[in-house]
Amino acid sequence: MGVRSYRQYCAVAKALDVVGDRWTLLIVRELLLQSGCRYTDLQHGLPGIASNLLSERLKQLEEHGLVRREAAPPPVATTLYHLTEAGRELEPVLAALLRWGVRFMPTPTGDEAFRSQWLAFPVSELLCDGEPDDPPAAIEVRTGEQPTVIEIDGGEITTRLGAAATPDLVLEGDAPAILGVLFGMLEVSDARTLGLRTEGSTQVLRRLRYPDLPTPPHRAEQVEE
Amino acid sequence: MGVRSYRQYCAVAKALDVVGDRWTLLIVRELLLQSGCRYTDLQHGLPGIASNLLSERLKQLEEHGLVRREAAPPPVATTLYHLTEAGRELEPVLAALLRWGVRFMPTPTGDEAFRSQWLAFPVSELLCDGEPDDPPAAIEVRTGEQPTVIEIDGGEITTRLGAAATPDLVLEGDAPAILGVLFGMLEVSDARTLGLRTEGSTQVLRRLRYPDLPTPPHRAEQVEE
DNA sequence: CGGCATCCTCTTTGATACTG
DNA sequence: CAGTATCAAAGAGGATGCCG
Repeated sequence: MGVRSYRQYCAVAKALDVVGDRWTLLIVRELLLQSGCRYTDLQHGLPGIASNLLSERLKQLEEHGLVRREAAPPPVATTLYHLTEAGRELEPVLAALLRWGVRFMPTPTGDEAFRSQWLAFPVSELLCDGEPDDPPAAIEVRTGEQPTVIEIDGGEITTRLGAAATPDLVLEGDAPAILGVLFGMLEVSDARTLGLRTEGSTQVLRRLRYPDLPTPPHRAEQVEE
Repeated sequence: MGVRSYRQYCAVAKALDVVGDRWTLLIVRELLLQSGCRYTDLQHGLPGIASNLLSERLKQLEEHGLVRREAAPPPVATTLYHLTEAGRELEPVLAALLRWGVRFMPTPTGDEAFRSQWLAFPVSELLCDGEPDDPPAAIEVRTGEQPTVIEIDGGEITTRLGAAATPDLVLEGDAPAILGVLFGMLEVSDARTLGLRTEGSTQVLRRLRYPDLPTPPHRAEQVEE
Protein backbone atom coordinates (compact mmCIF):
# COMPACT_ATOMS: atom_id res chain seq x y z
CA MET A 1 0.00 0.00 0.00
CA GLY A 2 1.13 3.48 -0.78
CA VAL A 3 2.84 4.66 2.36
CA ARG A 4 5.12 6.86 0.32
CA SER A 5 6.27 9.93 2.19
CA TYR A 6 8.63 12.76 1.40
CA ARG A 7 10.07 12.39 4.88
CA GLN A 8 10.65 16.07 5.31
CA TYR A 9 9.90 17.97 8.47
CA CYS A 10 8.02 20.67 6.58
CA ALA A 11 4.32 21.38 6.80
CA VAL A 12 3.95 21.63 3.04
CA ALA A 13 5.60 18.27 2.52
CA LYS A 14 3.48 16.77 5.30
CA ALA A 15 0.33 18.08 3.68
CA LEU A 16 1.41 16.62 0.35
CA ASP A 17 2.14 13.29 2.03
CA VAL A 18 -1.57 13.15 2.79
CA VAL A 19 -3.24 14.86 -0.18
CA GLY A 20 -0.50 14.86 -2.80
CA ASP A 21 -1.36 11.59 -4.48
CA ARG A 22 -3.03 11.61 -7.83
CA TRP A 23 -6.82 12.08 -7.67
CA THR A 24 -6.89 12.73 -3.94
CA LEU A 25 -7.58 16.47 -4.09
CA LEU A 26 -10.16 15.97 -6.81
CA ILE A 27 -12.00 13.52 -4.57
CA VAL A 28 -11.96 16.21 -1.89
CA ARG A 29 -13.29 18.67 -4.47
CA GLU A 30 -16.25 16.42 -5.19
CA LEU A 31 -16.98 15.93 -1.52
CA LEU A 32 -16.76 19.67 -0.90
CA LEU A 33 -19.26 20.25 -3.68
CA GLN A 34 -21.61 17.61 -2.40
CA SER A 35 -20.82 16.05 0.94
CA GLY A 36 -22.84 12.91 1.34
CA CYS A 37 -21.91 11.26 -1.94
CA ARG A 38 -22.41 7.71 -3.00
CA TYR A 39 -19.55 5.81 -4.57
CA THR A 40 -21.20 6.10 -7.95
CA ASP A 41 -21.71 9.83 -7.55
CA LEU A 42 -17.99 10.13 -6.99
CA GLN A 43 -17.25 8.03 -10.05
CA HIS A 44 -19.49 10.28 -12.09
CA GLY A 45 -17.88 13.44 -10.73
CA LEU A 46 -14.40 12.08 -11.39
CA PRO A 47 -14.46 10.98 -15.01
CA GLY A 48 -11.39 8.95 -15.81
CA ILE A 49 -10.69 7.56 -12.36
CA ALA A 50 -10.17 3.82 -12.13
CA SER A 51 -12.52 2.12 -9.76
CA ASN A 52 -9.78 0.48 -7.74
CA LEU A 53 -8.06 3.81 -7.33
CA LEU A 54 -11.21 5.51 -6.07
CA SER A 55 -11.67 2.70 -3.62
CA GLU A 56 -8.10 2.89 -2.41
CA ARG A 57 -8.04 6.67 -2.12
CA LEU A 58 -11.24 6.64 -0.09
CA LYS A 59 -9.64 4.19 2.28
CA GLN A 60 -6.56 6.38 2.65
CA LEU A 61 -8.67 9.48 3.17
CA GLU A 62 -10.63 7.69 5.84
CA GLU A 63 -7.46 6.50 7.56
CA HIS A 64 -6.13 10.05 7.58
CA GLY A 65 -9.37 11.28 9.06
CA LEU A 66 -10.50 13.43 6.14
CA VAL A 67 -13.44 11.29 5.11
CA ARG A 68 -16.13 9.58 7.10
CA ARG A 69 -18.30 6.73 5.87
CA GLU A 70 -21.94 6.72 6.79
CA ALA A 71 -24.21 3.71 6.34
CA ALA A 72 -27.31 5.31 4.90
CA PRO A 73 -30.70 4.30 6.28
CA PRO A 74 -32.90 1.81 4.36
CA PRO A 75 -34.46 4.10 1.74
CA VAL A 76 -31.00 4.70 0.25
CA ALA A 77 -29.41 1.57 1.67
CA THR A 78 -25.91 2.42 0.64
CA THR A 79 -22.75 4.04 1.92
CA LEU A 80 -22.49 7.79 1.91
CA TYR A 81 -19.12 9.55 2.00
CA HIS A 82 -18.69 12.77 3.93
CA LEU A 83 -15.80 15.09 4.59
CA THR A 84 -14.79 15.49 8.18
CA GLU A 85 -13.89 18.89 9.59
CA ALA A 86 -10.24 18.26 8.71
CA GLY A 87 -11.32 17.47 5.17
CA ARG A 88 -13.44 20.59 4.84
CA GLU A 89 -10.49 22.63 6.02
CA LEU A 90 -8.82 21.79 2.71
CA GLU A 91 -11.15 24.26 1.02
CA PRO A 92 -8.58 27.09 1.11
CA VAL A 93 -6.13 24.78 -0.66
CA LEU A 94 -8.66 24.01 -3.38
CA ALA A 95 -9.58 27.70 -3.61
CA ALA A 96 -5.96 28.69 -4.09
CA LEU A 97 -5.50 26.04 -6.77
CA LEU A 98 -8.69 27.23 -8.45
CA ARG A 99 -7.52 30.83 -8.58
CA TRP A 100 -4.17 29.79 -9.94
CA GLY A 101 -5.73 27.37 -12.43
CA VAL A 102 -8.23 29.76 -14.00
CA ARG A 103 -5.45 31.01 -16.25
CA PHE A 104 -5.67 27.74 -18.18
CA MET A 105 -9.41 27.86 -18.72
CA PRO A 106 -9.49 30.19 -21.74
CA THR A 107 -7.66 27.63 -23.86
CA PRO A 108 -9.56 24.36 -23.47
CA THR A 109 -8.14 21.42 -25.31
CA GLY A 110 -11.55 20.32 -26.50
CA ASP A 111 -11.46 16.78 -25.14
CA GLU A 112 -12.28 17.69 -21.56
CA ALA A 113 -15.11 16.38 -19.48
CA PHE A 114 -17.41 18.76 -17.68
CA ARG A 115 -19.85 18.28 -14.81
CA SER A 116 -22.50 20.76 -13.84
CA GLN A 117 -21.54 20.77 -10.17
CA TRP A 118 -18.09 22.06 -11.04
CA LEU A 119 -19.64 25.44 -11.70
CA ALA A 120 -20.39 25.99 -8.04
CA PHE A 121 -16.81 26.33 -6.95
CA PRO A 122 -15.62 29.08 -9.31
CA VAL A 123 -18.92 30.94 -9.02
CA SER A 124 -18.81 31.14 -5.24
CA GLU A 125 -15.09 31.74 -5.13
CA LEU A 126 -14.62 34.25 -7.92
CA LEU A 127 -17.88 36.04 -8.65
CA CYS A 128 -19.41 38.99 -6.82
CA ASP A 129 -22.63 40.88 -7.33
CA GLY A 130 -21.73 44.36 -8.49
CA GLU A 131 -25.27 45.69 -7.97
CA PRO A 132 -26.41 44.30 -4.63
CA ASP A 133 -29.35 46.69 -4.50
CA ASP A 134 -30.84 45.45 -7.76
CA PRO A 135 -33.66 42.91 -7.54
CA PRO A 136 -32.80 39.20 -7.41
CA ALA A 137 -31.89 37.58 -10.69
CA ALA A 138 -31.40 34.04 -11.93
CA ILE A 139 -29.25 32.67 -14.73
CA GLU A 140 -29.97 29.16 -15.92
CA VAL A 141 -26.97 27.35 -17.31
CA ARG A 142 -27.51 24.42 -19.63
CA THR A 143 -24.34 22.51 -20.21
CA GLY A 144 -23.12 19.15 -19.06
CA GLU A 145 -25.80 16.70 -18.05
CA GLN A 146 -27.95 18.74 -15.71
CA PRO A 147 -29.04 22.36 -15.79
CA THR A 148 -27.78 24.65 -13.04
CA VAL A 149 -29.10 27.91 -11.70
CA ILE A 150 -26.96 30.83 -10.61
CA GLU A 151 -28.99 32.96 -8.24
CA ILE A 152 -28.00 36.54 -7.54
CA ASP A 153 -29.75 38.09 -4.59
CA GLY A 154 -28.69 41.13 -2.62
CA GLY A 155 -24.98 40.64 -3.12
CA GLU A 156 -25.08 36.89 -2.58
CA ILE A 157 -24.35 34.57 -5.49
CA THR A 158 -25.22 30.91 -5.12
CA THR A 159 -25.65 27.94 -7.41
CA ARG A 160 -27.85 24.91 -7.29
CA LEU A 161 -28.49 22.03 -9.64
CA GLY A 162 -31.86 22.13 -11.37
CA ALA A 163 -33.89 24.46 -13.55
CA ALA A 164 -35.00 27.99 -12.75
CA ALA A 165 -38.69 28.89 -12.57
CA THR A 166 -38.35 32.20 -14.40
CA PRO A 167 -34.73 32.77 -15.36
CA ASP A 168 -33.70 36.23 -16.47
CA LEU A 169 -31.17 34.64 -18.76
CA VAL A 170 -30.53 31.16 -20.10
CA LEU A 171 -27.08 30.21 -21.30
CA GLU A 172 -26.75 27.08 -23.37
CA GLY A 173 -23.70 25.64 -25.08
CA ASP A 174 -20.27 24.34 -24.31
CA ALA A 175 -18.77 24.91 -20.90
CA PRO A 176 -15.86 27.05 -22.18
CA ALA A 177 -18.22 29.49 -23.88
CA ILE A 178 -20.46 29.73 -20.83
CA LEU A 179 -17.61 30.06 -18.34
CA GLY A 180 -16.08 32.58 -20.69
CA VAL A 181 -19.01 34.99 -20.53
CA LEU A 182 -19.65 34.41 -16.82
CA PHE A 183 -16.09 35.27 -15.89
CA GLY A 184 -15.54 38.05 -18.36
CA MET A 185 -13.02 36.24 -20.47
CA LEU A 186 -15.28 36.30 -23.53
CA GLU A 187 -17.72 38.81 -24.91
CA VAL A 188 -21.17 37.43 -25.63
CA SER A 189 -20.76 38.04 -29.34
CA ASP A 190 -17.53 36.06 -29.41
CA ALA A 191 -19.06 33.31 -27.33
CA ARG A 192 -21.88 32.99 -29.85
CA THR A 193 -19.38 32.12 -32.52
CA LEU A 194 -18.25 29.35 -30.19
CA GLY A 195 -21.79 28.03 -30.12
CA LEU A 196 -23.29 29.89 -27.16
CA ARG A 197 -27.06 30.26 -27.31
CA THR A 198 -28.93 32.66 -25.04
CA GLU A 199 -32.51 33.35 -24.06
CA GLY A 200 -33.51 36.47 -22.19
CA SER A 201 -31.46 39.53 -21.47
CA THR A 202 -27.70 39.40 -21.21
CA GLN A 203 -27.88 42.63 -19.18
CA VAL A 204 -27.72 40.59 -15.99
CA LEU A 205 -24.15 39.63 -16.86
CA ARG A 206 -23.17 43.24 -16.19
CA ARG A 207 -23.86 42.68 -12.50
CA LEU A 208 -21.12 40.10 -12.23
CA ARG A 209 -17.74 41.16 -10.89
CA TYR A 210 -14.55 39.15 -10.57
CA PRO A 211 -12.57 41.16 -8.05
CA ASP A 212 -9.23 39.48 -8.22
CA LEU A 213 -8.96 37.65 -11.45
CA PRO A 214 -5.58 38.76 -12.75
CA THR A 215 -5.79 40.93 -15.84
CA PRO A 216 -9.59 41.15 -16.29
CA PRO A 217 -9.03 40.33 -19.91
CA HIS A 218 -10.81 41.83 -22.88
CA ARG A 219 -14.17 42.74 -21.46
CA ALA A 220 -14.66 46.32 -22.51
CA GLU A 221 -18.41 46.26 -22.94
CA GLN A 222 -19.56 42.74 -23.43
CA VAL A 223 -23.27 43.39 -23.36
CA GLU A 224 -25.53 44.19 -26.25
CA GLU A 225 -29.25 43.99 -27.10
CA MET B 1 7.06 12.13 -21.33
CA GLY B 2 4.45 12.69 -18.73
CA VAL B 3 1.69 14.51 -20.54
CA ARG B 4 -0.85 12.95 -18.23
CA SER B 5 -3.91 15.09 -17.76
CA TYR B 6 -7.14 14.69 -15.84
CA ARG B 7 -8.94 16.03 -18.91
CA GLN B 8 -11.50 17.90 -16.88
CA TYR B 9 -12.68 21.39 -17.69
CA CYS B 10 -12.18 22.54 -14.12
CA ALA B 11 -9.63 25.04 -12.92
CA VAL B 12 -8.58 22.87 -9.99
CA ALA B 13 -7.95 19.90 -12.26
CA LYS B 14 -6.10 22.15 -14.72
CA ALA B 15 -3.89 23.44 -11.94
CA LEU B 16 -3.16 19.90 -10.83
CA ASP B 17 -2.35 18.92 -14.41
CA VAL B 18 0.53 21.37 -14.15
CA VAL B 19 1.66 21.16 -10.52
CA GLY B 20 0.07 17.92 -9.31
CA ASP B 21 2.95 15.60 -10.09
CA ARG B 22 5.07 14.29 -7.31
CA TRP B 23 7.85 16.69 -6.20
CA THR B 24 6.65 19.55 -8.39
CA LEU B 25 5.21 21.72 -5.63
CA LEU B 26 8.22 21.07 -3.43
CA ILE B 27 10.49 22.31 -6.19
CA VAL B 28 8.36 25.43 -6.32
CA ARG B 29 8.72 25.71 -2.54
CA GLU B 30 12.49 25.68 -2.82
CA LEU B 31 12.47 28.28 -5.57
CA LEU B 32 10.11 30.47 -3.57
CA LEU B 33 12.48 30.27 -0.62
CA GLN B 34 15.50 31.04 -2.75
CA SER B 35 14.90 32.04 -6.32
CA GLY B 36 18.13 31.80 -8.22
CA CYS B 37 19.08 28.26 -7.22
CA ARG B 38 21.64 26.03 -8.71
CA TYR B 39 20.76 22.44 -9.54
CA THR B 40 22.72 21.22 -6.55
CA ASP B 41 21.02 23.70 -4.25
CA LEU B 42 17.73 22.21 -5.32
CA GLN B 43 18.99 18.70 -4.72
CA HIS B 44 20.07 19.72 -1.26
CA GLY B 45 16.74 21.36 -0.48
CA LEU B 46 14.83 18.35 -1.74
CA PRO B 47 16.35 15.42 0.13
CA GLY B 48 15.16 12.18 -1.40
CA ILE B 49 14.53 13.37 -4.94
CA ALA B 50 16.14 11.36 -7.69
CA SER B 51 18.37 13.32 -9.97
CA ASN B 52 16.56 12.29 -13.12
CA LEU B 53 13.26 13.35 -11.61
CA LEU B 54 14.56 16.77 -10.66
CA SER B 55 15.87 17.18 -14.14
CA GLU B 56 12.59 16.14 -15.73
CA ARG B 57 10.46 18.28 -13.44
CA LEU B 58 12.55 21.33 -14.13
CA LYS B 59 12.03 20.76 -17.84
CA GLN B 60 8.28 20.49 -17.36
CA LEU B 61 8.17 23.57 -15.16
CA GLU B 62 10.08 25.49 -17.79
CA GLU B 63 7.74 24.30 -20.55
CA HIS B 64 4.76 25.42 -18.52
CA GLY B 65 6.34 28.78 -17.95
CA LEU B 66 6.78 28.56 -14.19
CA VAL B 67 10.55 28.38 -14.19
CA ARG B 68 13.18 30.25 -16.10
CA ARG B 69 16.76 29.13 -16.61
CA GLU B 70 19.47 31.71 -16.42
CA ALA B 71 23.02 31.14 -17.55
CA ALA B 72 24.99 32.71 -14.73
CA PRO B 73 27.92 34.96 -15.57
CA PRO B 74 31.51 33.64 -15.32
CA PRO B 75 32.12 33.88 -11.55
CA VAL B 76 29.36 31.32 -10.97
CA ALA B 77 29.45 29.82 -14.45
CA THR B 78 26.43 27.62 -14.02
CA THR B 79 22.71 27.57 -14.60
CA LEU B 80 20.48 29.35 -12.12
CA TYR B 81 16.80 28.50 -11.80
CA HIS B 82 14.25 31.20 -11.12
CA LEU B 83 10.51 31.27 -10.72
CA THR B 84 8.62 33.32 -13.25
CA GLU B 85 5.72 35.52 -12.19
CA ALA B 86 3.32 32.62 -12.85
CA GLY B 87 5.47 30.45 -10.62
CA ARG B 88 5.56 32.97 -7.80
CA GLU B 89 1.80 33.20 -7.98
CA LEU B 90 1.70 29.68 -6.60
CA GLU B 91 2.64 31.07 -3.21
CA PRO B 92 -0.99 31.18 -2.00
CA VAL B 93 -1.28 27.50 -2.86
CA LEU B 94 1.81 26.67 -0.85
CA ALA B 95 0.61 28.90 1.97
CA ALA B 96 -2.74 27.11 2.12
CA LEU B 97 -1.02 23.73 2.14
CA LEU B 98 1.30 24.94 4.87
CA ARG B 99 -1.56 26.07 7.08
CA TRP B 100 -3.36 22.80 6.55
CA GLY B 101 -0.22 20.75 7.07
CA VAL B 102 0.89 22.28 10.37
CA ARG B 103 -1.50 19.91 12.12
CA PHE B 104 0.91 17.08 11.36
CA MET B 105 3.99 18.81 12.72
CA PRO B 106 3.52 18.03 16.42
CA THR B 107 3.95 14.31 15.80
CA PRO B 108 7.16 13.94 13.80
CA THR B 109 8.07 10.42 12.79
CA GLY B 110 11.68 10.95 13.70
CA ASP B 111 13.19 9.99 10.37
CA GLU B 112 12.53 13.29 8.66
CA ALA B 113 15.01 15.54 6.98
CA PHE B 114 15.13 19.21 7.85
CA ARG B 115 16.65 22.19 6.07
CA SER B 116 17.20 25.56 7.67
CA GLN B 117 15.56 27.48 4.86
CA TRP B 118 12.28 25.69 5.52
CA LEU B 119 11.85 27.83 8.62
CA ALA B 120 11.27 30.93 6.56
CA PHE B 121 7.95 29.90 5.16
CA PRO B 122 6.07 29.07 8.37
CA VAL B 123 7.63 32.01 10.21
CA SER B 124 6.54 34.56 7.66
CA GLU B 125 3.19 32.93 7.07
CA LEU B 126 2.12 32.08 10.60
CA LEU B 127 3.93 34.28 13.09
CA CYS B 128 3.13 37.82 14.15
CA ASP B 129 4.82 40.20 16.54
CA GLY B 130 2.49 40.70 19.47
CA GLU B 131 4.48 43.64 20.85
CA PRO B 132 5.34 45.77 17.83
CA ASP B 133 6.36 48.68 20.07
CA ASP B 134 9.03 46.69 21.88
CA PRO B 135 12.62 47.07 20.70
CA PRO B 136 13.90 44.81 17.92
CA ALA B 137 14.86 41.29 18.93
CA ALA B 138 16.69 38.40 17.32
CA ILE B 139 16.40 34.67 17.86
CA GLU B 140 19.15 32.49 16.53
CA VAL B 141 18.08 29.01 15.59
CA ARG B 142 20.67 26.27 15.41
CA THR B 143 19.29 23.18 13.77
CA GLY B 144 19.84 21.58 10.43
CA GLU B 145 23.09 22.47 8.73
CA GLN B 146 23.15 26.23 8.95
CA PRO B 147 22.07 28.62 11.68
CA THR B 148 19.16 30.92 10.97
CA VAL B 149 18.13 34.20 12.53
CA ILE B 150 14.56 35.24 13.19
CA GLU B 151 14.45 39.01 13.42
CA ILE B 152 11.55 40.76 15.09
CA ASP B 153 11.38 44.48 14.47
CA GLY B 154 8.39 46.74 14.84
CA GLY B 155 5.80 44.14 13.98
CA GLU B 156 7.79 42.64 11.13
CA ILE B 157 9.17 39.14 11.45
CA THR B 158 11.78 37.99 8.95
CA THR B 159 14.29 35.19 8.69
CA ARG B 160 17.67 34.93 7.10
CA LEU B 161 20.32 32.25 6.99
CA GLY B 162 23.37 32.98 9.07
CA ALA B 163 24.29 33.81 12.65
CA ALA B 164 23.09 36.74 14.73
CA ALA B 165 25.51 39.31 16.09
CA THR B 166 23.88 39.62 19.50
CA PRO B 167 20.90 37.29 19.69
CA ASP B 168 18.45 37.75 22.55
CA LEU B 169 17.84 34.03 22.49
CA VAL B 170 19.55 31.04 20.95
CA LEU B 171 17.57 27.86 20.34
CA GLU B 172 19.51 24.71 19.62
CA GLY B 173 18.24 21.19 19.15
CA ASP B 174 15.99 19.17 16.91
CA ALA B 175 13.66 20.92 14.52
CA PRO B 176 10.47 19.57 16.17
CA ALA B 177 11.44 20.96 19.56
CA ILE B 178 12.38 24.33 18.10
CA LEU B 179 9.33 24.62 15.88
CA GLY B 180 7.29 23.49 18.85
CA VAL B 181 8.27 26.41 21.04
CA LEU B 182 8.23 28.95 18.22
CA PHE B 183 4.67 28.06 17.25
CA GLY B 184 3.31 27.54 20.72
CA MET B 185 2.78 23.83 20.41
CA LEU B 186 5.30 23.06 23.15
CA GLU B 187 6.23 24.74 26.38
CA VAL B 188 9.90 25.42 26.79
CA SER B 189 10.17 23.06 29.72
CA ASP B 190 8.66 20.24 27.67
CA ALA B 191 10.89 21.07 24.75
CA ARG B 192 13.92 20.77 26.99
CA THR B 193 13.03 17.16 27.69
CA LEU B 194 13.08 16.70 23.91
CA GLY B 195 16.62 17.99 23.84
CA LEU B 196 16.11 21.72 23.35
CA ARG B 197 18.98 23.87 24.61
CA THR B 198 18.63 27.61 25.06
CA GLU B 199 20.90 30.57 25.68
CA GLY B 200 19.54 33.96 26.69
CA SER B 201 16.07 34.87 27.74
CA THR B 202 13.03 32.94 26.56
CA GLN B 203 10.94 36.03 27.33
CA VAL B 204 11.16 37.03 23.70
CA LEU B 205 9.02 34.03 22.79
CA ARG B 206 6.11 35.79 24.51
CA ARG B 207 6.07 38.32 21.71
CA LEU B 208 5.21 35.71 19.11
CA ARG B 209 1.60 35.31 18.07
CA TYR B 210 0.03 32.76 15.71
CA PRO B 211 -3.26 34.41 14.84
CA ASP B 212 -5.00 31.65 13.01
CA LEU B 213 -3.43 28.41 14.00
CA PRO B 214 -6.45 26.27 14.83
CA THR B 215 -6.73 25.35 18.50
CA PRO B 216 -3.68 27.21 19.90
CA PRO B 217 -2.80 24.02 21.70
CA HIS B 218 -1.45 23.74 25.23
CA ARG B 219 0.37 26.99 25.66
CA ALA B 220 -0.88 28.34 28.94
CA GLU B 221 2.25 30.12 30.07
CA GLN B 222 5.22 28.69 28.29
CA VAL B 223 7.80 31.09 29.61
CA GLU B 224 9.87 30.82 32.71
CA GLU B 225 13.16 32.20 34.12
C1' DC C 1 -27.43 -1.73 -9.32
C1' DG C 2 -23.60 -0.16 -5.74
C1' DG C 3 -19.13 -1.18 -4.00
C1' DC C 4 -15.55 -2.88 -4.45
C1' DA C 5 -11.48 -6.90 -5.53
C1' DT C 6 -8.53 -9.02 -9.07
C1' DC C 7 -5.76 -9.33 -12.91
C1' DC C 8 -3.07 -7.44 -16.38
C1' DT C 9 -0.42 -3.98 -18.84
C1' DC C 10 1.78 0.24 -19.05
C1' DT C 11 3.92 4.30 -16.99
C1' DT C 12 6.21 6.61 -13.31
C1' DT C 13 9.32 6.47 -9.50
C1' DG C 14 13.43 5.70 -6.88
C1' DA C 15 18.19 4.22 -6.40
C1' DT C 16 22.38 4.05 -8.30
C1' DA C 17 25.90 4.56 -11.68
C1' DC C 18 27.98 7.06 -15.18
C1' DT C 19 29.54 11.22 -18.28
C1' DG C 20 30.93 15.93 -20.32
C1' DC D 1 28.56 20.64 -11.21
C1' DA D 2 24.79 19.40 -13.98
C1' DG D 3 22.86 16.49 -15.58
C1' DT D 4 21.92 11.19 -18.50
C1' DA D 5 21.49 6.28 -18.45
C1' DT D 6 19.93 2.13 -16.59
C1' DC D 7 16.87 -0.85 -14.28
C1' DA D 8 13.94 -2.78 -10.62
C1' DA D 9 9.89 -1.65 -7.95
C1' DA D 10 5.75 0.74 -7.27
C1' DG D 11 1.73 2.99 -8.96
C1' DA D 12 -1.81 4.14 -12.45
C1' DG D 13 -5.26 2.77 -15.89
C1' DG D 14 -8.47 -0.38 -17.91
C1' DA D 15 -11.27 -4.53 -18.01
C1' DT D 16 -13.68 -7.80 -15.79
C1' DG D 17 -15.57 -10.58 -11.97
C1' DC D 18 -17.92 -11.09 -7.67
C1' DC D 19 -21.23 -10.52 -4.06
C1' DG D 20 -25.07 -8.64 -1.38
